[in-house]
Amino acid sequence: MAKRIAPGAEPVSLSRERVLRAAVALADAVGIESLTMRRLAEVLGVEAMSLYHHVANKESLLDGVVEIVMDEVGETVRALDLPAAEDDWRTAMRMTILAARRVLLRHPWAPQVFVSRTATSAPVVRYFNTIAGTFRRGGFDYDLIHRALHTLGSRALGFAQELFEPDPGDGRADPESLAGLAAELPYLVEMLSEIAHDDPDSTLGWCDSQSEFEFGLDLILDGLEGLRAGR
Amino acid sequence: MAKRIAPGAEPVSLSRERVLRAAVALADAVGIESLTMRRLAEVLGVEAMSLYHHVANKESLLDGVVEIVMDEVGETVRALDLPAAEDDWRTAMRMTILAARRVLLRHPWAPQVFVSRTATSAPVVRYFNTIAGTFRRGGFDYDLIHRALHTLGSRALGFAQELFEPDPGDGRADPESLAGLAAELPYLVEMLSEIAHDDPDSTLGWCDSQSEFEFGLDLILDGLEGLRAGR
DNA sequence: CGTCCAGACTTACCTTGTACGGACAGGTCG
DNA sequence: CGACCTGTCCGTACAAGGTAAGTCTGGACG
Repeated sequence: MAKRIAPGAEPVSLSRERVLRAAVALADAVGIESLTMRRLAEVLGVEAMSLYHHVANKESLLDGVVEIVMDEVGETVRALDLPAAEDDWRTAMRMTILAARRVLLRHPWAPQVFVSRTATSAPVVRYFNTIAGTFRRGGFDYDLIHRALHTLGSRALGFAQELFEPDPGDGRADPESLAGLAAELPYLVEMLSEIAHDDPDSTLGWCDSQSEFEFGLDLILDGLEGLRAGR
Repeated sequence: MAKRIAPGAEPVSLSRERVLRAAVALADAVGIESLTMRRLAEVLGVEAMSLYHHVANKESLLDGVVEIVMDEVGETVRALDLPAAEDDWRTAMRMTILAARRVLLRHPWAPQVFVSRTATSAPVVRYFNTIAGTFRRGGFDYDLIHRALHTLGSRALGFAQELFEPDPGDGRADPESLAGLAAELPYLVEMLSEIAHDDPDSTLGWCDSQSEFEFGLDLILDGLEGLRAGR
């Protein structure tokens, strides 16, 4: 709004950024569910209400947190040495998305926050523009790009929602009903026993999410390339 | 629903179910964020603390809500007239997943709750067993089934996470920075000008329209079939 | 030097989850 | 029949968290 003092920095946005960065750091440290206005203020050596001069409310603080993370993604992607999409869109896309994933792995709470937000902030939009551009320069028409973005969904940002996590070895599930259930679940039981035995060095855990992620990503990218090339 | 008079009936589990069903109904009516213990108790004509005799706490209430929804999914799927997976796994899978989606469309808050939970309750596991069985009888080995489940992710349950809503019509973003941004976003701008979409009532959550969902689902199923058949 | 105001502080309110203890009803046992 | 459980419910209360409202203050600007 108003031009501040000499050098081009406005304390408002500067301070907003400090707040947001502190929020990211705090979430990294104590988990997103412990990211509270009071605690964040404390970290900043300030009272809770002071934060409201820089963010409208907690919702928009979380929006801002997304922005910070996505800025980090943007920087990381920009630092990549990508092949020209015109030559090899698939590799460019793959590297971009896996780079995004690397950033998100540093902020394990991020997916949860991302899916809870509907706001489309500038860094998010910029990222998707990059993705769309890679498709475009790779020879996709916009209709297919649109569908491709939908198909990728959260995978475009480097994460896939795990809905079914078998809680390995928490020993907490009551064995009785579980045993009763097992008879009902022949396929899952068999799958688990086979995955456990079969070539254990093809995956790191019984569920290596990185390789699973890449598998799904590659399957989708292959499918899209097939459609682009006209089947 | 059947009224038990004999000593065999446990009022606990009966009442637990009533609580959970009321919770689902309340979430349907007022939205998940307004599903509060007090309000739920009020609906049931009871005090908030009474609910704690049937659910341990709010977390496990939400777990229970997931169970109810998944039971509904299970029933819906069971009512389908599916082709034998041995003959046509793809159609069987497609119909199953789209049936699950139909249920979720009746509970638009469900995806949000699903992704917030890690607990794997019986109805969820049962559903995934059904999915796995369809793959298995369709000729997949378990390693591929495992990967397939990961690739489908939330899509197996009938929803896709949409992180980026290209509809700028919400009027929320300040037009100044957005206009400045547009120059930065040539691909998205061009895509939006070419694509007109949104038919609001096939939308689950953000931008997950029916046709987009089916596109992504089919792309994945086709890819999986290719892998099953050995490329 | 006085005015103004961004930005921090103080207080306080309201909502929400839930711990605690007592009330009460129905069934069991002596 | 009365004492005694025991499972269910209520009333009260508290802590945590978001945030509304008003106050105070130091520095920039006229």
